[in-house]
Amino acid sequence: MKLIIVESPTKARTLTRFLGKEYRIEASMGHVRDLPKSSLGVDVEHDFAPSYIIPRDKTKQVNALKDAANKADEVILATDPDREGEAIAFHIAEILNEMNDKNAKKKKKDTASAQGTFRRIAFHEITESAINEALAHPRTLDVQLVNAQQARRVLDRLVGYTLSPLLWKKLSKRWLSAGRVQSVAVRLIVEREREIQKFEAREYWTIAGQFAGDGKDDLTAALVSKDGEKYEKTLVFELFDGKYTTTSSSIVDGQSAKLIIDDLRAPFTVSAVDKKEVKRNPGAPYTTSTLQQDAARKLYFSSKKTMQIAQKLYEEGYITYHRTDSVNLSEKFISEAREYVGGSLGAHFVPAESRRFKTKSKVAQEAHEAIRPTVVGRKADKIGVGDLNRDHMRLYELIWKRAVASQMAEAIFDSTTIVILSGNGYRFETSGSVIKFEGFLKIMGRDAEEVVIPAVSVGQELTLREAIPTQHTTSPPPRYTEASLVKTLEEKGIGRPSTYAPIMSTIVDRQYVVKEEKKLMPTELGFAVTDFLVQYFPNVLDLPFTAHMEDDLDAIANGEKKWVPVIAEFYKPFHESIKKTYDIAEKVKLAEEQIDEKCPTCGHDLVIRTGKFGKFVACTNFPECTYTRQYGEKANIPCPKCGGDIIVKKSKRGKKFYGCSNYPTCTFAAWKKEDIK
DNA sequence: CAGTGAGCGAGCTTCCGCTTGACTT
Repeated sequence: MKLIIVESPTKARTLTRFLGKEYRIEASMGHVRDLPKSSLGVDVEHDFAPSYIIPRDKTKQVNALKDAANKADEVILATDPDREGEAIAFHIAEILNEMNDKNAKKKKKDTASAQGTFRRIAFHEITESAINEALAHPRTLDVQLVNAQQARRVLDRLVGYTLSPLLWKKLSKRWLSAGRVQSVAVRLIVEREREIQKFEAREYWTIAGQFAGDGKDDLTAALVSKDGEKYEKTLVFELFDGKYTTTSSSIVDGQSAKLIIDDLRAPFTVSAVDKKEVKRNPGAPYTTSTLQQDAARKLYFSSKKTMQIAQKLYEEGYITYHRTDSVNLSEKFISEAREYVGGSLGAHFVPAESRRFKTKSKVAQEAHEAIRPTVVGRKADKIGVGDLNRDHMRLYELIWKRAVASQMAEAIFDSTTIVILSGNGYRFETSGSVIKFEGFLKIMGRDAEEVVIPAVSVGQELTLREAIPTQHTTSPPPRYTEASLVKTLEEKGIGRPSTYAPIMSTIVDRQYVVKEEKKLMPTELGFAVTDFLVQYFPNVLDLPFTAHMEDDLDAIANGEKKWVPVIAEFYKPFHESIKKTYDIAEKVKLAEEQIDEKCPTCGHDLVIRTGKFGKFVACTNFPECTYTRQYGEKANIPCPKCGGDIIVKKSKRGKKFYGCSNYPTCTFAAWKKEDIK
């Protein structure tokens, strides 16, 4: 029997279907060894030697792997074909080698039978042919790639486990955290909020002309210029994460708009009618990031919800793997999609050449395919069975449409732009577009209404019925949402598909950020921690930090650099900064929210402070007075036990509940308002 | 369901990335 080890049990099941009885497939369930949680686990004095342990929750799975390996004649490591996958394979090999050494000792054999005989295979799609091809061409473990992963792991540990304690000390809160990914995520939100705070909204005006031709059709056109000078102004702002552009105009107030309107002189002549064909191509099939963005935009799902639903769809065999940064589609799917589209809609909906998409992201690791339906012909209405509900169906529908549409013909529009000139040099423009061929929009649906404009001809004279001024104000850059933050993180190469959703939970749990109406806003704590870290560790908090790290990891993977010097080069100055910061940095005091109330025990002022579990009411006379009280929205109901206020609270798992403000003196609590009696 | 901050200085917290159940109400 030959043992094949993959990462996910779903993949194992699929492989079992393809392969004969001589193969047994087991899943590792991701990484099987890691640095210990309770200590640094990196020997900074001795070449950053990491000490790995098998985490408690992985022992069961590791024992299953050991057991299977003992019974196998051969072990084939078939984890994902990327940096993390190579490392998983390496650690499994180490664990099994140790086992074999022990077995050999026990049996007093001088050779360990399966020692070092692990074969490594990698495949990018789970098809019978791809797997057979991979099995026919096994390789050995890529130690350089493993070292690149080790460098990544060690760097993240060093950064996270030395910055966090510094925060505990300097901000007097022993539950804070910092890291290469989360701290930059918070910084993005903080920098954006500052941009919004300092943004000065300005008034500007636009003018629309309503024209009548000889027919009864009215034509509305926007005033764009006078004697070639444009009114519209594009404002460009340099933000932390790139450029932001917004619109304004040189018409700054109502008075100016009125002067322009009074100055408009007939005749108003159609000076140009430009018709052209505009083509639109379908977008690439989903990656984790784009799926989260679209599910947020169209279905109002959080990143977490999207991933939970996708996980289920994946486990039930409806979609391919949902944690991916690849936009590749298997050849099989492409040809099936073309056949499906041709058969159901007609040959003209199939492009002459099949579409291939390129992954933009430089850091993409391409271990998986894009997210797509496993069966082209299975539309969303065919999956609503068993545990699957409407949300599963809606997400599946998004995935199905996007993947199938990606292999369809382009949509063609007839676009028309009409130019109208006044007798004294004012230029109005309007444009419309009419769909000529739906192409992929047949499946995706149209996101914008067609704008049909009346037929007019060059030289035709129009009457200006009315000129309508409209007031606007310039808009600040928008706050981040989960979706737009994921988008930016992905663009900057920060974080991975498996971590986008957890990042959101972390920065909210740490109370660096609050989510209001889908918008992410920094808390006082978020501002304070970010300012502190930016002041003392500007390079770690900078966007290019991860990009530089990735370059180094690539160099390690292809043998140009060794991992220890790469880490040493970072760690030396970093460690110096840490030491220096312990010495020189002042303690950071957070602004406290005042409430107009005296302490019932000592009479000093009460304030609102932030603790591990959120805001709480505390006495300014601390530590002499240790009075605390729950902070929370009052439910306006007296406590049935003690008559105190009932307050809306959140449990550790984030669920709302009602508790007595006199806790712990009074322990009354209830889940529902109706239960308070 | 359920605690919070200081400083003493025992015994903990904290990172990112790969995977699912195992938990609770």
